[in-house]
Amino acid sequence: MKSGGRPAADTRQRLLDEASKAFAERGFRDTTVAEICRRARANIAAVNYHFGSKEVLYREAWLNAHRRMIEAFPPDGGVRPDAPAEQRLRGRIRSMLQRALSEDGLEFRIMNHELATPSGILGHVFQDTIRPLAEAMENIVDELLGNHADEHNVRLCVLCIIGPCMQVMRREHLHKSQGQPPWFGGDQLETMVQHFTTFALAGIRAMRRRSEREDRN
Amino acid sequence: MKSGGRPAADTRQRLLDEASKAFAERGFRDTTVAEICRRARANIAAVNYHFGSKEVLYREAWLNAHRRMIEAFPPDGGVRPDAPAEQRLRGRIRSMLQRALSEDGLEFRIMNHELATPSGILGHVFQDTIRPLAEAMENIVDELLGNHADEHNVRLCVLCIIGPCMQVMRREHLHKSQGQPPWFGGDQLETMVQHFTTFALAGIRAMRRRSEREDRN
DNA sequence: TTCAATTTGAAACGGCTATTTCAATTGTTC
DNA sequence: GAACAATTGAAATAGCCGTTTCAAATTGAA
Repeated sequence: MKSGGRPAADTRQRLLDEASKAFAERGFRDTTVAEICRRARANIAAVNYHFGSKEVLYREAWLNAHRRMIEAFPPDGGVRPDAPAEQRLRGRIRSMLQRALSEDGLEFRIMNHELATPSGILGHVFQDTIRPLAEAMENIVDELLGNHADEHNVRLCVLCIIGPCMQVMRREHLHKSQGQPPWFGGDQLETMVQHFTTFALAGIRAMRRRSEREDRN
Repeated sequence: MKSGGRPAADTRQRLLDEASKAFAERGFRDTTVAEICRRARANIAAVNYHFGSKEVLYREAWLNAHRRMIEAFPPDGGVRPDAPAEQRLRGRIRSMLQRALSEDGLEFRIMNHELATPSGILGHVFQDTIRPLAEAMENIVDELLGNHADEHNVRLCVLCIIGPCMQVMRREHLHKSQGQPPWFGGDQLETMVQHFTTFALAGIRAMRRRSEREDRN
């Protein structure tokens, strides 16, 4: 018998895992507590017993997925901080794509829902976890632009780097939720990393040339 | 008195407009019929009387927003079909940004929700309205790549062009739904068009050079 | 004015869902 | 093994929401 008694860490973890998947597929509101419990083979009351509310479970599920992804794919992509900026950019792009495409990309897919339909529940959590990553990217771009670009320019370049990665993730999410085979297999990861990095570096260099040309006038 | 009698085209249109706004803010499921009716100063039964169901209203609301945007900002950005590919790309980017940022960007914001949480309701509508726009973009990129790039290459480049535009829209959406001032004012449209176009063209040229270099080997 | 069709208003219905309640069960401790 | 706390199971509760119903109001035509 697996029911009853003390070892509830088991049930709790199953709830977390199944909640992550369900929230990634359907978002916060479209996911029912009943379905999570059914998939985790737990009773309907388990969520409120172990987490207190659906909202807390939502937060914990995202943190769980996020921490797991960060651990499996460090944000710097394994590139050391003293490497050239080009290499660090490539590492960051690889890390993003890995986290977005690996197995189920739970972290990114939950974030995708949250950005489209802000429940407000993850606002503070994002502030603590996502913001630093965005700032690291801004620093790399700032360096590649020659450390004298204005804030808007840097932000627009970062948009041009992150945007495509997010778009790929959304494409995958759409295909999955329609039962179609994935658009890009995991074996094409390096192709995509190479493409996005080349594309981004060329764009940034063009922007740098343009601003330097303007500075001379 | 504005109530009762024939001139229901009035109520119907008010429902459409308010539904577009509400669906853009909160998506299909998080928007209640009651709220739409309240904002449109109509009775709770008005939606089912005029449209039959919430789903039909959803479809009609998006088509309404889409048609309005296409009319106000033609997809080619006012650039003629015989213009150089660079100009046509700039036109398409401008059109996307205009539609994403203008007044409330209803069309894009509804689409954003639908991509994150596919209700399936708009699937066929997207097939008819969005697909042709994506294909037009692919043709331009194919031309810029020298008409001999493989399909994957073209698609990845298109991702690198559309991705940033979508990302800007999502940023705006997030800021609006949090009551914050917009990230980029409408007066900075041309700055963004210029930035994204320069970035994209540089990226595409880099990809073209790379594939030509590979062809020689 | 009268009549029929259209539109609106108010209330009720039925289904779904998060949460609560409480008894039953299991593991731990003494 | 007895007492206690932790956990689970099943049912009930309370609230929300899309839809339906039907009477009342309004309009245009006869």
